[in-house]
Amino acid sequence: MPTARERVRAELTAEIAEAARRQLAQVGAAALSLRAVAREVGMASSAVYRYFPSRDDLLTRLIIDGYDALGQAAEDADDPAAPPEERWSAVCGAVRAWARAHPHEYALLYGSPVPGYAAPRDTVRAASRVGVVLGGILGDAARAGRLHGDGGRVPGLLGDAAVEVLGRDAPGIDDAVRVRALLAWSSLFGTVSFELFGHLVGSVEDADAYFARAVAELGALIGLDAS
Amino acid sequence: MPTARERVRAELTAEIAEAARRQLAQVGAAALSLRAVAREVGMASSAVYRYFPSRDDLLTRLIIDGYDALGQAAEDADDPAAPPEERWSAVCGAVRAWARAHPHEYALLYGSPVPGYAAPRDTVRAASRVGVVLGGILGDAARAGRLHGDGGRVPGLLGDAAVEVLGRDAPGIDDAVRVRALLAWSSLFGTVSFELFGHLVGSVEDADAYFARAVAELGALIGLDAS
DNA sequence: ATCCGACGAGAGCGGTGCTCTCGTTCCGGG
DNA sequence: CCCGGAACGAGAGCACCGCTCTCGTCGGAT
Repeated sequence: MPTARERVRAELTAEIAEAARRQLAQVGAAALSLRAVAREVGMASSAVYRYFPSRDDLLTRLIIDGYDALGQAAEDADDPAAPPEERWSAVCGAVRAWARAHPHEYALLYGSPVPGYAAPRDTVRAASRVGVVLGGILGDAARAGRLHGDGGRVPGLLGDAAVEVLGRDAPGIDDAVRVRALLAWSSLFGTVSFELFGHLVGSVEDADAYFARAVAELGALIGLDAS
Repeated sequence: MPTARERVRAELTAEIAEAARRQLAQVGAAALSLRAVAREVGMASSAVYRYFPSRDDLLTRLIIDGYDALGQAAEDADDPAAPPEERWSAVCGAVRAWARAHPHEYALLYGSPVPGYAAPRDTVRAASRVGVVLGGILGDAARAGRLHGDGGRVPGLLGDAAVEVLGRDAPGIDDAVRVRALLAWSSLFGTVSFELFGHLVGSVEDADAYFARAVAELGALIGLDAS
């Protein structure tokens, strides 16, 4: 039973965040100005501080929302009925498409950390959503016996988060597979970042074809050969 | 024959750049203040504009210097007499070590682009230095017949820059190898960025061991099996 | 009805990038 | 030699920024 005051406060908070997201999409995180956001919503700049204690907190909200939107895109692109290698490439394609559609948000998520190397703990849960999708694909593939690659214990290399996200309840997934999955994940974001940040300008002519090949190679790296 | 005026100008320009680099290493690119740099070198802020037309130009200088330093580190780590897979892992390790030693500079190079998506053309030549090292390793490996992987034409996928940098004068290197090399390069920087930007916190316990495995997997991806 | 807390607005502080002006200083050509 | 123009450094100033403080106001719970 939220009181009327709490409800209007939540609405205003969301409105501020949405205006900030619009400005982020236009000018980027570095140029995001709290005063400009306040102007857009028709408030005094000082009034915004009633809802977000600082500019960094506003950015944190945008980061969490961004992770959620990207995770949602990945989940929507994943069809559990499809073969594993198709699910892998579909999720990769969705991540790349989302990044290209929201370059500034992607840069905020995976580019240089803005607020002085202090990633709030709230963000990590939202950030792992894409990893959960990937873990589900790996788990299903392992259960279906379509995951290549030999096992091998790698004690002390991975942390609890990786085990939990990447195939927690998946028999047939061992540490070696998790390491390769983590590597494929990093590589996917390295490839998307390189394309988005302009490091492939001049080197890659057909970005779509290059990305398709990259996804295929990375899929093979995990063990998802196109059988 | 540089005149005395030109010489003192070059010295002052270098001094400003060095002070900026010091500040960059401390507070990061986002918080790099031209006025603070001016204070450090004992000048009025307006005087700095005689040497750098804008803050972005100062950052561009730092970017080029950073690419050069990273390229130098990669070149120093490459021993042409060593086996290809050792050269590959040595260069990867040097890149990671440089990134960990200069996190803010690395973020400036490979993080979110700061000056509104406009990468000056001067930076691309400096940026390709690491790629040249990698291309040399691949070329030598191909000439020695130690490069696995089948060929395959991939017309229209790669651009001239990739062909030039990645094994221009190397017989035995075809487009398929170049694509895999480009992918391995992107993946290497994705891995380093994930580690540096905190995306592996909680997922990877032993960062050194994880990176070693990643390098080995990526080496195999290129075709540099540890024979 | 009253009181207290949430709220919005405004002024203000120190900082920023950048521009303009003004006096000085140095270097090269007559 | 000297003198004019170009390079230079400093200062003031503009618009904007994040953030804080204060001060009326208004609404909801007691």
